[in-house]
Amino acid sequence: MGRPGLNRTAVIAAAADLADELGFDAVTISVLARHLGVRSPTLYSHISGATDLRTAVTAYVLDELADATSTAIAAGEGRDLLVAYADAIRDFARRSPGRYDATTRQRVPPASDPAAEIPDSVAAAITAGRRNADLALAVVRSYGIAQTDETYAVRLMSSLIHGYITLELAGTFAHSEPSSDATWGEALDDLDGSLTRLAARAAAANMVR
Amino acid sequence: MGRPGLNRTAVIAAAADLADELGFDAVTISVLARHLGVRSPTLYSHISGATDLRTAVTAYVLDELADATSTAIAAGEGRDLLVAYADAIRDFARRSPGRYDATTRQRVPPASDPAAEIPDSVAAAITAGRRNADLALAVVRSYGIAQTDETYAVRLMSSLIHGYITLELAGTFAHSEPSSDATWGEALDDLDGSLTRLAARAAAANMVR
DNA sequence: CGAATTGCCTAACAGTTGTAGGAAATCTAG
DNA sequence: CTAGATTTCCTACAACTGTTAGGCAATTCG
Repeated sequence: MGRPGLNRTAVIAAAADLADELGFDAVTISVLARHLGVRSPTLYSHISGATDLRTAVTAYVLDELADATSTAIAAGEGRDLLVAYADAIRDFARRSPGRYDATTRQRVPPASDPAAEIPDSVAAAITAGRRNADLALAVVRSYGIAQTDETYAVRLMSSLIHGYITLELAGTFAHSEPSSDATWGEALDDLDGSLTRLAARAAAANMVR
Repeated sequence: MGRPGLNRTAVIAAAADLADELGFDAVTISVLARHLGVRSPTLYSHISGATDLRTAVTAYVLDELADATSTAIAAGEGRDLLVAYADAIRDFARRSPGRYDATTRQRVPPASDPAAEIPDSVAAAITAGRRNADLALAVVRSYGIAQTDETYAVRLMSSLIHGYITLELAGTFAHSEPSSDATWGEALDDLDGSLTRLAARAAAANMVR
């Protein structure tokens, strides 16, 4: 089976680590090659270029994130589930800012030509993205929200969590009181309130029926 | 006063336009120079390098954004003000995605050495950032929220608005019903509810006093 | 008109991306 | 154990980006 050495997964994992260390943008082919003790053309045996590398890192990291959240939310429902889910994402982002950055720097493929080839890394990112979306949906469903409101609930929850974490990570909350931890808890309380009200709406509609 | 031609502002404005056209990351010195019909070393008369260019674009765009929101919220208070403010930001982001990207790609200067020189562009970005923060605070204050809760309210509002716009711009909401416009309106309703409840808390506290 | 000012240029170098082709290391079949 | 296939990694090279240095030319002001 040929000579052993690097493989695609090892390269991508190293790139993810490097992103946490230096920032996602600083992960270039040549920096990564130096870091792996290898010449840069070598990496082209494992990845097809810089774009492919970045997309592959995004997919890899989205899977790690889904692993983290799905572990955290294994038990519980409603408020407990929401807090566990949101905390898992926030912890992930603070422990691995470069990885978290990678999850955000992805645009949806621009409605490509039907015949266009979809690279493996893009397909993997789409799949991993859907996995995360399904987890968010599971959190919302545990509140018992009506199907009509599910999409809205997911968007509300995701927007708030992602927005808060992004701003926190950018340092926006570092220069004023109260602590970011305190307002994070409050924000989750408010979000829990909104989701609970949506669920109540669903229950009321059921009564009428 | 010498020969007329480009000046720093013109270069930065062109870079902002280019960001909307090609994406913020695609705005490189050489691309910008070509776009301006000039050789790349020429730009070094106006900017001090690629980092300076990006930071300057961020500052420039943060000022444009503050102009847009402050115009929109000139009149009104409470819910009307919130909607006008949030819509102004969202419209800005959708009309100028590259510019909006520029506002987010900025990290706070890493607690630099007290003696470290602060480049003009960084100082400008900080000032413009504060201008936007003050506008957000004005929206919150119009609800009559207690001073203790102001910071939390600003963080909640900013997180939701920024998070929603970021995800929408990334195309996350493009593949499911209902329309993003519909859920945006709902999200602002919920946010208005949260801010209103915070204001009620302030009013109650006043009664007790 | 002369001089100062300023804008833009060419030349050149370092670093990065990406391609092409070859040499060495390892695994597997006989 | 040997031969072949496979795969890794390398050197060499071309194109492009960022950046510095130094010089020519256009414009404005006295």
